[in-house]
Formats: sequence, C-alpha cells, structure tokens
Amino acid sequence: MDNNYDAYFHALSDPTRRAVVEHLVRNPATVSELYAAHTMALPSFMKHLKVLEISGLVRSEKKGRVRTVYIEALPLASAERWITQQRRIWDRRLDALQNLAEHIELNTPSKDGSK
Amino acid sequence: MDNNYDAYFHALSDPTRRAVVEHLVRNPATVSELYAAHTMALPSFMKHLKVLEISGLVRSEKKGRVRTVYIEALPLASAERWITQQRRIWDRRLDALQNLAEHIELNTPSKDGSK
DNA sequence: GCATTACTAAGCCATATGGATAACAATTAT
DNA sequence: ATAATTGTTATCCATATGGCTTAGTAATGC
Repeated sequence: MDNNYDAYFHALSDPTRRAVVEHLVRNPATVSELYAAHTMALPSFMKHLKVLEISGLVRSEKKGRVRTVYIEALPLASAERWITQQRRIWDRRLDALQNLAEHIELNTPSKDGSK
Repeated sequence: MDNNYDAYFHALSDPTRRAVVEHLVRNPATVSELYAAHTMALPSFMKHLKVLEISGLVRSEKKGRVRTVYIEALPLASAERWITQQRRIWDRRLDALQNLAEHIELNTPSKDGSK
C-alpha cells in the first residue's frame, strides 16, 4: 500500500526539498535547472535530490550527462491521504461534541428553574 | 499564515509521533495513556511529545501531576493544504497534457495520409 | 508521614543530517 | 584534441536525532 510515511514526511521536512517538489509538480527538470534556484554547493544539493529519490517522491533518468527528475504522484497522494484521514477523524469528533452540546442545551433547565 | 512546514513534516516523519497524532485526533489523552501503547523508555517517549509540542501540532496542560495532551487542528490542516496544493498543480498539468494529446490526435493525419 | 504515581531533568551514546571542499568521471561543444 | 558542461564520489565537520539510564520533583493515595 505504499506506506513509506517516515521517508515521505522526512523528505518534505526540508525547505530545499519542498522547493524541488514545488518545481517538479509544474514540470520535470534537470539537476542543473533545479539547482539554479539554490545557493548551496552542488553536492549538498544532490544529497537532497537523493533523499527525495530514495523516499520515492521523485524518480530520475540520466541521458548523456544530463539527469532529468520527475515527481511521483502516488507517494505524494499517499502522504496527503494520511493527513486527510486524521483531520477527518478529528472533524467527526468535533461534530459529535457539537451535537452533544446542542442536545444538552435543549434539555437544560432555563432561567425559570423549572426541573 | 502558520507556515511551520519544516517542523510539521519533521514531527510527522516518526512512527511514534504519528501514532500519538492518530490517538489524539480521536481523544485528548494524558502522557501515561499515550505512553501505554509504546515500549520505549518513558523519557524517550517524552522527547517525542516535546517534538510534537514544539512543532505546534500538539498542545498540553498540566493539572496536578497529570499532563493532558491535545491535538491542534490548524497545523495539521496547514500541512495537508501544502500537499494538496502540490497535487492539484500536478493534476492540472496532467489534464493539460491529456488535452494536448487529444488535440494532436484530432489534427493528426490518419492512415490515409491526407494532409 | 510515607509510598506511589506521573512525570521531568540530566547526561551518555551511536547514528543521521545538512552543510562544505576537492578531485574525478563522462558528454558535448569548439 | 582540448575545453567546458554536468554531474558524481569521497571525505570531513558540527549539530540533531532517537534511543538509553539514573536520579530527581511534585501530587495524590493510604
């Protein structure tokens, strides 16, 4: 079921790597193109790409001396689903509490003190 | 705008911490209650809680000797939104490519070789 | 008051992380 | 053939992380 959450979330926990993802969802890009937006040394940047690739969020192919990097949609969707599911459970709980509050309000004696 | 993505995603990159989140979206819980499901030493577990709390994904209050932990909905939603947005951009791109493909197909000479 | 419960603090340790530099391919352009 | 481009490999470094133990403190229960 593609549950590599540790790696997915770890990969997304760094701003450089999120910037790469933000680039790649718009267009595949070569290492140089991706690197252009950043100021660190290239080998440092390459490490980030490797983290992304090992996690599975990204795939790459080398042709000649140029490596092109592509986003992988499924892992991103998988990470999204985990969060969405948690939020949904939380939302349902809020609803339940809300309903409970209304129910109590309806059955609570008002100012007249009637039991 | 509550953009603490580094901390949010880092917090979610550990299975122990995700388990805590999964628990807390259903119910607030004390440290002991949360700890019950885990086998590591308590101080190790506490470190995970601290990571969650510093990130902002979680809030806690101490009453007497008991600390109760609550989920914070907004950061979770914020992390979700970041991913959702990336996926949407990616989806739109796919649609565009799909449309392009159809367009080309319509305007492509078929077997008869007609121009 | 004393024991138990529920954390908290301090410090140790091995490994991971995020940065750097230097040197080395391997392609492609001139 | 040489030079320039585009990565890659190998090391090094400081700090962070995720685990541990040991020794507290502060509330509560008996």
